[in-house]
Amino acid sequence: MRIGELAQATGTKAETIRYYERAGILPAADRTDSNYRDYSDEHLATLTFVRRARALGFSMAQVRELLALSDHDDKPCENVDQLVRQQLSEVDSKIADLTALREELGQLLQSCEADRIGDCRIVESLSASRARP
Amino acid sequence: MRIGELAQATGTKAETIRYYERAGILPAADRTDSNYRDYSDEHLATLTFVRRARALGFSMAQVRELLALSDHDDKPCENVDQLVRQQLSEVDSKIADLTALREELGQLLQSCEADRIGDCRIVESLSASRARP
DNA sequence: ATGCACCTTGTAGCAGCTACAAGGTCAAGC
DNA sequence: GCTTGACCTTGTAGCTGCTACAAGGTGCAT
Repeated sequence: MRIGELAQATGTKAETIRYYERAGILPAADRTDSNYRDYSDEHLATLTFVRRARALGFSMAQVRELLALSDHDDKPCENVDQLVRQQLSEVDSKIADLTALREELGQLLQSCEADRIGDCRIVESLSASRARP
Repeated sequence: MRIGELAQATGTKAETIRYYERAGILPAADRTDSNYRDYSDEHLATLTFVRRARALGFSMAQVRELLALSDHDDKPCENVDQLVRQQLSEVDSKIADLTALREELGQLLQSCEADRIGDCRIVESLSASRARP
């Protein structure tokens, strides 16, 4: 299949697929006589894997690790497990950060009952007196 | 005060402060005879404001807007209010995304009870069969 | 043969910094 | 007076994960 077809099948832009190849995430495809990339079903499967992992928040480096790990069927899967745990804990701490943020923003909103910016507590509570350019 | 002092006072790297100046976020400072930047208390206040807004997840563009708004004391503060509301809803949707992610990752983890990667459901559920390079 | 959709490469851009390199300045210590 | 070391200056390039060109080649229908 050509790059456009693969792109459509996986919901990825063709440019992103080429980028993955350059980045060593997706193995290079065969070429047709006219130098077009010619992808196999294996490529489709790998790209699906990559996109799903990326959507789950794994970094490119982590995806590379996952790919490398999944190429060794006979190794213990502790490592995969550990990567997932690590990702889970990163997601958890992001959620915690954002929840704290949410709280602060909510309080900011409540603090504004004024009409004019001069009296606005939001600006005030971001910082008392500011430099004017 | 010199850039290092301002950096320490606000928990910002000197390089970041120079970047803010280039980016038009922080007004340029006066210069000493020896061409060192010389910051005022107003700069300190502005930078504090900027860092706090950034920490609350506002983008550089939003910070620019907030700064511009807070320079017009007599305008209605609806706009500030609206920016905060917008940011709040972005944070909310990020939390929702991450929570869904958390759920999926949790299920991934549960699905792995195998010893070998070949039998590991995690790899399997990321994608059935993959291309080998 | 002409149009149009697709493909190729290469390069540059986005956010928001961070990290150099190569050099200038200033205060303290000897 | 001179050196050391911490600071400062500018400029440029790098990071992540794409995305967006530009300039040209290819494939297929009309």
